[in-house]
Amino acid sequence: MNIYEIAELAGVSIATVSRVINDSPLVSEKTKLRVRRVMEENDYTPNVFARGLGLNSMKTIGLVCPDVADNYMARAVACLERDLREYGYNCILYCSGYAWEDRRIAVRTILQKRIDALVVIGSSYADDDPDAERVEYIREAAKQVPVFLINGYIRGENIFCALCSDYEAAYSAASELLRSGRRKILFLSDSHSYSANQKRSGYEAALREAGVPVREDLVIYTRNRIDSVRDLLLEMPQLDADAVFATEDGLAAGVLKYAKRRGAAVPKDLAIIGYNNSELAVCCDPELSSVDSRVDRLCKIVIDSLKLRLNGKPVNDRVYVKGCLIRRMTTDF
Amino acid sequence: MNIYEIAELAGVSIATVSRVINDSPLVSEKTKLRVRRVMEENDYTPNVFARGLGLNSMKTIGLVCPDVADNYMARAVACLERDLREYGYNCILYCSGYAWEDRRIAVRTILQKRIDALVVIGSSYADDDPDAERVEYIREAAKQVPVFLINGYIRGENIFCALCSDYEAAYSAASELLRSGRRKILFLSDSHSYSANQKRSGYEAALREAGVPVREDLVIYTRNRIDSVRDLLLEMPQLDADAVFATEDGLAAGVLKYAKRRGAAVPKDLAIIGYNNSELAVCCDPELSSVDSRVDRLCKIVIDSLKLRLNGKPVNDRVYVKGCLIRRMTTDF
DNA sequence: CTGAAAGCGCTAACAC
DNA sequence: GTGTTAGCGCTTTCAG
Repeated sequence: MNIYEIAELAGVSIATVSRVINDSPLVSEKTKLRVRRVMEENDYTPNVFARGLGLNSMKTIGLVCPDVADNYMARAVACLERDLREYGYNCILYCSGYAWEDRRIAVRTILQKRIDALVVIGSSYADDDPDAERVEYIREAAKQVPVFLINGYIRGENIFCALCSDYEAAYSAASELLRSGRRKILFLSDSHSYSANQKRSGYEAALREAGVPVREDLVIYTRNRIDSVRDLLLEMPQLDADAVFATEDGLAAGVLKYAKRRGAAVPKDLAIIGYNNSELAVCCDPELSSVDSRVDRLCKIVIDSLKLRLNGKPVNDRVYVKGCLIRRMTTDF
Repeated sequence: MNIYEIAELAGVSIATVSRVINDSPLVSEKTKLRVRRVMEENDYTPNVFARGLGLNSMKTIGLVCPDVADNYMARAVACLERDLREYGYNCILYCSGYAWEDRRIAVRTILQKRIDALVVIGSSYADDDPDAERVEYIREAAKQVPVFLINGYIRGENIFCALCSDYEAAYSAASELLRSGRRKILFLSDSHSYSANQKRSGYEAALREAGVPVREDLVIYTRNRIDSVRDLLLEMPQLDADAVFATEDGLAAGVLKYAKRRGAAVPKDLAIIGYNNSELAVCCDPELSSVDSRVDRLCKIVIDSLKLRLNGKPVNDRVYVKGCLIRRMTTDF
């Protein structure tokens, strides 16, 4: 069933049917109704390919993230997909993995689908330096479609970023620990992404400001798996820390397991703050204090910017959202 | 940059360029190379819309699930997307939510995108009765494209199902609890989906077989949120149970919180088994015994079937995979 | 308000 | 091997 048959049945030309499909005001209500009835009776759906060819858009947005199985990204994808759909767009999802080259391939590949915009989720696509050469592929992409980053900052024409102020959040988290008298705060992370680096800087700034030395042996990078973290810490000859700031809840959960094995009381002997305020945080026992990184808020901002941008309106190229420390039992001073 | 310009620059006809794009063997290696070079130099990408129009396929698969933020579905989506991409297909994602009508809309809407196949994730799309009238919308969809269900069973032409034998898994989980001497096993669930009902049947069968009465007051349905579960149980005048079989890890985690509040020892006073073997299970303290529902395996099966089906080969319309109880601390008898 | 007709960029049957 | 040409189903001028 195509537009010709509908035109035939409705006794009008295909141009009119097309106008009805696109709800053009140039058609009389009467014929509109008639055509619509015919369309429904035959439950006709315009061919999106032909439509895409004509309009050069299939009303789809590309969503790229390293891994949807990760709770943070899953939440972002869920939120973006819902809102975009309400706005009339469908989403093509591409999980690139974390490897550098794969991310580049991801962006290049998804662009071939002629998406109307690209949303890139997760700071691992960005670089510490917003002008870095290695994120040129994002700027390339932005030459074709507007690009939106969730929690990353890349400077460039047609690139729009919504990010959580991880630096400040980490700064206050560390400060909180310092205020409670902790002096040996372990920084635990699983990546060197833009965001992770921001957190580290915030952490170090807090220490420095408090006149506490930043110790190399209190900075650890490891895989974000609960048992890996636990085992890694257990294997260390001695971990000389009285608090931990972890850049992911999973890492913090691992620390909790470690503390339990060691017989260390939490938070008395070891205070812990995680990041993302995920379901893991409330699953932990004792429940984990965690920084809420406001994914939903970031997504809303991106959606709003995207709507504006797609209507040719100007948009801020960067919006910051304050992260927010959720106090639970692991910092129950 | 389109096929005409490339043809022009390469000094061949558009037919030849098209053949090169599709790697037809009817082109001499020499011209192939020449054309390819021109394409690269101008980094030309064939217009997928035009291609779709001609071939009536854009090489995309529709992925529908209630909510990607749920770990089970996120894992499924991640797995499916990766493998499908390797096979040359991209994915359109649609998160329908759990409402009945919304699921129907989801399927109808995504079909309009002229996907090559539809994968439906989660048993909430199915019904206890594989021939039920209410899942007619799936059969309707199957008239247009092959439909694959992850963990649901609907009978119908062009519908293919991969499912975890939740009945058996629940049966053995409950049996395990009975074997350890428990007689008052709480069944805790968050839904009446096909899969949840299977679990309940398995649970009841185990009790019946052991001559243990199935008590109405030991079957509870509630929201899958850790604190909701905890609070619900705490508010009950008295919960007369010595074990819990939960259909989701999140529910089981809530029970754990409840036990802790009540001062009940786990597993001594209360043994617990969760479901899905998610990250939550190892995050719990004590770590949660949980049934592994084999999402990855189910996805692999669907992928394999899909490949066969898309090549016109025959495929089993239903494949079962054994769920598998992972014993951890909450059943450490 | 409506219709005729020229694309949109590609595929594939057919001719050479 | 390669080129010509007729679609694929829609949008959009341009006429009326």
